[in-house]
Amino acid sequence: MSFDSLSRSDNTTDSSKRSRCNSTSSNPWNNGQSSSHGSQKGKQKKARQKTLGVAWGANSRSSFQRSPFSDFGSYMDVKNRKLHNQFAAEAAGSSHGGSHTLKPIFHGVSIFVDGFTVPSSQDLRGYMLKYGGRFENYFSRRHVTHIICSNLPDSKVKNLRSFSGGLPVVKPQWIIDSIAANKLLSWVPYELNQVCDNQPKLSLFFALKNASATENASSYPVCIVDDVAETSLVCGKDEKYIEVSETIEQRSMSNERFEDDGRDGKMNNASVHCYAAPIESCRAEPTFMEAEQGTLFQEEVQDSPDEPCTSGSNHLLTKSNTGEVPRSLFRRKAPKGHSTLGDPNFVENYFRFSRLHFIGTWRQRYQKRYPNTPVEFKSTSAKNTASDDPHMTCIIHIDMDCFFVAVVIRDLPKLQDKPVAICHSDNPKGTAEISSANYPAREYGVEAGMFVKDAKALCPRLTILQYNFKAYEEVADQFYDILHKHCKKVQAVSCDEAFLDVTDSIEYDPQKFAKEIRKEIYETTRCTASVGIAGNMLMARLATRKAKPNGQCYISYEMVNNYLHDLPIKSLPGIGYVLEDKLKQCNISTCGQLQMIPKESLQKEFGLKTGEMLWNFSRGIDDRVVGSIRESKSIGAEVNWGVRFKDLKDSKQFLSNLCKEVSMRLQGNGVRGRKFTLKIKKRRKDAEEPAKYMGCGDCENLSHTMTVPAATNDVDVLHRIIMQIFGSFHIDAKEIRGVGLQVSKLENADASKQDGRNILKAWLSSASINWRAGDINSHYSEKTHRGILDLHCDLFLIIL
DNA sequence: ATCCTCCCCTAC
DNA sequence: TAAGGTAGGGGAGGAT
Ligand SMILES: Nc1ccn([C@H]2C[C@H](O)[C@@H](COP(=O)(O)OP(=O)(O)OP(=O)(O)O)O2)c(=O)n1
Ligand SMILES: [Mg+2]
Ligand SMILES: [Mg+2]
Repeated sequence: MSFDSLSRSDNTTDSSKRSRCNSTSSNPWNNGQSSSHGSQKGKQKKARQKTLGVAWGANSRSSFQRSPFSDFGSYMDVKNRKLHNQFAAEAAGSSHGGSHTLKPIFHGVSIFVDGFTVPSSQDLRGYMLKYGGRFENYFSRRHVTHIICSNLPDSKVKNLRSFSGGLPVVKPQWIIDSIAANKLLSWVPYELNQVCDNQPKLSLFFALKNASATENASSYPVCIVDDVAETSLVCGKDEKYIEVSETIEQRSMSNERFEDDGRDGKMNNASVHCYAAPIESCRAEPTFMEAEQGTLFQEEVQDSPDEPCTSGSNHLLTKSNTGEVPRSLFRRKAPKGHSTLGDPNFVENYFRFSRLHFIGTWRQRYQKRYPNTPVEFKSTSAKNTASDDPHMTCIIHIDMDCFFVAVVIRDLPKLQDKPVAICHSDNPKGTAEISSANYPAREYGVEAGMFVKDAKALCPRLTILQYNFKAYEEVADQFYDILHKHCKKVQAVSCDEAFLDVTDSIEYDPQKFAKEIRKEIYETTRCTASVGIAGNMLMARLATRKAKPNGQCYISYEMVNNYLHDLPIKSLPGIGYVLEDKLKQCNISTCGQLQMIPKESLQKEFGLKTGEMLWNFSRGIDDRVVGSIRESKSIGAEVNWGVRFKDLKDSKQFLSNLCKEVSMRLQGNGVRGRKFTLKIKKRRKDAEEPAKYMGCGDCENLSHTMTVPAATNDVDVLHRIIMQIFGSFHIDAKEIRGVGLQVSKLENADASKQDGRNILKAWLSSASINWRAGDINSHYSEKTHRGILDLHCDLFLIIL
């Protein structure tokens, strides 16, 4: 993501020098790469991508490496250090001729280490030699007796099996355990295909942590079961409800709006507390503080960060935890700049204030409020009876109007008709971003994403208000409570936006239905919502745009073409700045023009799926079905603001914090992952100072991935893996402007606890030879096996 | 053909 | 000063 190229205003961007946009001034996007927007886009595009592809192809080879020497000296937790010291002492002892005290337990054993192992290949070598075994640097069936391996990418596992020719592939714990027992243990329980559950027991993470305990790498937050905040539906009975109908685009589209007049401007007190969301077990997702509500920016907000509830690992426990060190104090102590350099708690603090983090993580919180949404209706489309006929389908899209502003402005009637925006800063020269602008402000051209200085330039009288994440959360909860109350098929899009499939209640007039829902939302939240109604999700969404603000709009089947003909292509969901620009260069700017292009041409130019999407959407065709949110495929965290490191140590420290964050999110969601991606934003050579204060500026986006065969959500393992990947970047820490960490190939943690062995066994046997398939379970009862595995878990933790 | 990695693009 | 996150879809190109 190259944020700087996103700037819609006309002031210079970080990359404006490198890439000049030859198209209209409205689209300065250049995707942060070299000038790809030249007039001969076709060839140039291909050339560019090819170049990048080759470059990355080369780099990507490092995504899995032979286990390097463990050079992570800086990362060593207490237990780790203890073990290392222990071995170091032994080694010292042996070199002084005490070797006779060590039993040659590995006599006759010759290992070959394949891939990234814990402990490292070098350490294993040391252990083997010390205890009478052999260590082979190269695989040879004649010499090697055991292959040692803890993590291998999928493809490698298959490979390994084919060339191992029946040699045991064993986890390194076998060696550690044997040393601990001072005798050669059977390797059978340590076979790679049995050791699926090499994670620390979940219970380890639930050990109660004192709220005042200082944070350290080996203590984990507790998941407190908090009482659920009731989302009381407060109805403002005195609110008036007026509806005005108007005709849009001929008869079959109607647009209705509400208007509300006087409301008592009851000020919420600006008390600071955690927003409480339903919590069932472990919530790792961040919480948000309530910013000074109802105050203009000028009044100091600096003290609010004292409030205790944060996303950090040390705050999950309690809502009354009074942070020992008031954050505001902290901040005044580090006035040097708001970067990773000044603040050891940067990640945590940053996320607390990030609006994008709030909307980005909202979905996870929603999923906890509405778990397992009616399981069925995802696939009902197949057996739908009435809704088989696309003409009959009726979709409602509903979206709150200028959500962030509307919520905060509820209690400020005087500002109702004045231009207002939500932003962290009111500095007329500042580069803080506008989060949301109300409709009066939009008249001046103020938009979300704009720098506040540009907004102020467009509208000097613009009033800036602070975020109130807690209130956003509450209103979103009320919003969805209402939707779910009235409709079974709800698909959440974001905290202020959803699709409803009302096909099955078609006997009920959708317009009336929408009106009632909007009314209830308004009476409950004192915020307005707009609704679009149409035969599919695409058209419903487009209808909502038409309906805003505070209105509703129905686009009948017959009206679709009429409506689309002159619609700018940018209005289609899925067409952003890049696609708009590319199409513009083909002289296509409306859906009508887009319809002229044959599907094959579009697919050739933009790819199979994208081409088809363009073709379909330009005609108002959309096959998607309203469905519940599926369980997420990936979980990650990234920070691309304020990231400045002076040396490698800084960057590793930061990375470590990010690992904690991601590990917590995985655990909070009850999943483990097998695929780990580290993303780094590297300042581009010759890049200027970022246009945005503390921004990442013009960067190269780098990413490397490692896939391992056993899923994990443990912070230590994650850290180890991430450090491994980080090493493969060979990057100067001073050049880093952003860091992101993503985990995918997720598995349910509970399931893998109970059935993981079977799952992995199935996976392995499906992918490989069945050697020894017979004895896997015959030797060990379920309980014994469990015990052994648990032992492994503990050892694994310690070894790390 | 199908998978995988490394991106880019999009939406909120 | 300021808090440019998150997740899914998908394309290019290489490996198998
Ligand atoms: N670039 C953006 C886009 C959105 N948001 C936040 C603030 C918005 O209030 C909220 C909902 O996004 P919408 O696109 O629904 O925008 P609004 O609700 O503000 O306005 P509209 O009336 O157009 O829906 O997400 C943000 O912080 N930054
Ligand atoms: Mg909205
Ligand atoms: Mg929205």
